[in-house]
Amino acid sequence: MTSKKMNKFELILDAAVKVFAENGYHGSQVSKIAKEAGVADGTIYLYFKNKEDILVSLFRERLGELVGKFEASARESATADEALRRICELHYTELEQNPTLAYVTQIELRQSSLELRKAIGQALKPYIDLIENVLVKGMDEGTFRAGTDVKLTRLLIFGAMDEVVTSWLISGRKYSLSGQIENTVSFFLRALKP
Amino acid sequence: MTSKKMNKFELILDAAVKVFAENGYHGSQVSKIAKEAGVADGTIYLYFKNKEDILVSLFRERLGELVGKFEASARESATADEALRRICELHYTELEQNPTLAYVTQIELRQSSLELRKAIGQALKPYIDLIENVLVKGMDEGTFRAGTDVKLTRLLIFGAMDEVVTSWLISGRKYSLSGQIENTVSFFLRALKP
Amino acid sequence: MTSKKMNKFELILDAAVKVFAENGYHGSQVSKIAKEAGVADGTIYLYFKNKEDILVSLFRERLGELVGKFEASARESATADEALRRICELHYTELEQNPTLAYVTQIELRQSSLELRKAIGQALKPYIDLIENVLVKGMDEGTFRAGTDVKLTRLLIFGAMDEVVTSWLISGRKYSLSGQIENTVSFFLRALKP
Amino acid sequence: MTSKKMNKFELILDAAVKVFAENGYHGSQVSKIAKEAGVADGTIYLYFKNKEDILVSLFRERLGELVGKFEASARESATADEALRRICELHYTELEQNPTLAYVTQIELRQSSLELRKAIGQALKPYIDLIENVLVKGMDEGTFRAGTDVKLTRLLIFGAMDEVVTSWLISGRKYSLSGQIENTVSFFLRALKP
DNA sequence: TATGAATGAGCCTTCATTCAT
DNA sequence: GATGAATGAAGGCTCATTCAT
Repeated sequence: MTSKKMNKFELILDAAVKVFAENGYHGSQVSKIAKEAGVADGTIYLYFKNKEDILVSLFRERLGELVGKFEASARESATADEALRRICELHYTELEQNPTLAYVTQIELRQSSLELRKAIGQALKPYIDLIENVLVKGMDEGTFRAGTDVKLTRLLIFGAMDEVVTSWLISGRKYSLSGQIENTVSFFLRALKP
Repeated sequence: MTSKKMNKFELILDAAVKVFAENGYHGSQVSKIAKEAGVADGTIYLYFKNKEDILVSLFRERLGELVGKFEASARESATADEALRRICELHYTELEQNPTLAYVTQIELRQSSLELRKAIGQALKPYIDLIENVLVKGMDEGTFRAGTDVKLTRLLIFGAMDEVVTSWLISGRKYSLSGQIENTVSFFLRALKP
Repeated sequence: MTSKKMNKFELILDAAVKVFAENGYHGSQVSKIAKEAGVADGTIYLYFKNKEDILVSLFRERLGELVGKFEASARESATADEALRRICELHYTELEQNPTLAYVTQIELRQSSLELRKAIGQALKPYIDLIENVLVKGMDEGTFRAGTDVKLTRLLIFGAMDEVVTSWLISGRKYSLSGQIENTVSFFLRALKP
Repeated sequence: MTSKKMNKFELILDAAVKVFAENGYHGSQVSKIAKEAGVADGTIYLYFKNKEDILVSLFRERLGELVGKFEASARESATADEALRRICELHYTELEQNPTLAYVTQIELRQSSLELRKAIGQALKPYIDLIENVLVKGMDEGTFRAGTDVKLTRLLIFGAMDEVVTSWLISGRKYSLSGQIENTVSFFLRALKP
């Protein structure tokens, strides 16, 4: 069994994703997560400081992986255009293929204190930075217009994609999210052209 | 005094904005709102179904006013370009001048159940529709590229602005939000040009 | 019904004496006290800050009454001898007639944090002071030996009586406590004679 | 090193005295005692039945030593007067020189169930008996008044000294405890003289 | 309408104890 | 004997909501 070797930390995190997605953060009792993970309530507290810490860890771990993929993907891209396209592709397809995670990150993780929101912001920082790097690279290449306000633009791009994902989730995932890649990227590239 | 005539409903709503902004939704006890409003706890329940209903009403009422302004502003605009610029102007300046409301709508209102998120979506619908109308108008005028996916683009535009506002709030309002209007609008217009 | 007029504060305090005496402080759940008092759990917290506050209030209220009696009794005494006798009489008879209160004050109230021990000490202060005053009076009268260390002696007297009461309780109240008055007082008076 | 030979039982007991003194009984987790002793949590249960048993053992062992000293000291005394003086001397000086033990026996050990209180009473029995023997000896010698109620008097004497020690501890040990020996003993002897 | 005292369901967390290794 | 990860029962407290006045 891999479950034997799979450490409790990951086990609990997996259970938490499921329970949070089904019941929301405030609707998820710690005991419910413990039950789902097949451990005792107290065991949770051997691996997490408290309930909120489960949420933060969830974000850090799972989003950390994603950000890693983003970085790898961007690195492989020859041009800034290509990099931006890949970022959007990954953003949409990863969340589309992982609707439970999408649900937790887009809906549940937002239901938290300012304290936590800042922690989340911290975890997202590398992603936002990645977008910024692509913008700088594009300007260096001459692909993107010189004088672009990168601090602002990275927010516009991230916010735009983020809203598309949330809207897709709230609609009940009635349409294809990856189907929006082409138009989304075109929108960004036109806006960025010199 | 208008306070004599000002009905309890508005009185409680005003108190709620203040209390929610100071303590967050989950940190705001109904009794605290009642105290701030100068009414008894029970009185709240003569005007609102439950605690969540205060939040929903708050959103509907206060955002309703805002959306009214948006519509009026858009109607006065001769061109779609102009209309889009005014929307962004209003979006940023209104929230910049009303940081308490901004805080509640951008941060606190998001800390809520899917149920409520849908209600909020409902309240925002007219605003999203307004953006859509401007896009259609622009295509009709020939100012915006034909074949623009309006359903997607309205989300990109709203999401982009929304993220900029949230980021500004979380940063502690250290810079001017209205100072971002020019670059934000340029970004959108370039993206939309034929 | 007096229970209609009897305020909840006293009602809860009475219930607490009973429950504490039966189960000890740590064995007494707040819910058990509430049930005994015939109120809801939450009601307790309208009258007391927390569980420990019930104990402190209990001490302050009930012991306050006792100390009042002691003071009245001492005031009526013509001589210091007489006053000391009355103090011992009251001390033993009041607790003998009120074994539940005796149990709580001698056994349960001691099972508490240093914090609480200090609060209890504060509540007992007037009683200790009263003994001190009697000692001073006796020295003035010439009944008690001059140069008696009142700070020490008041402790010796209080501690001696306190131990007798506790021992009587732990023994299961198998003998008469008031039957010890004569010998106890004689012991003190002999020790105090010039 | 004696620590090599010093068995775990004593090791844990020493750790317990320290931890109890610092945190109180209810504030002392078994794991904290284990850590202080440098053993695993589970090891505790190889030497003690449960948490309360640590407290009882502590009392029995450490107080047993003390009582041994008391007995030796009393045996060496020629007269009952002398014996009583030595008992008081030892009582005050031992606890004064060992404030940690004093704290545990006077304050923490009292924070316990009736069950435990009885066990403590049992451990103190030899000490109380010792006082009783001295009283009997004094009566035989003719030093103490005939007809003294020894069962009562031993309690008065023990309770008086006990209160002095507790009061000294609660005051923060601001004055000398051994400085109270002379007056305490005089008080007892006067009370006991024929 | 308005009040606010009373309700009581609900839940996170602690920690003494066990047991497979 | 020794370990320490795992257990899971237990309980103090909060607060949205009700209802007699």
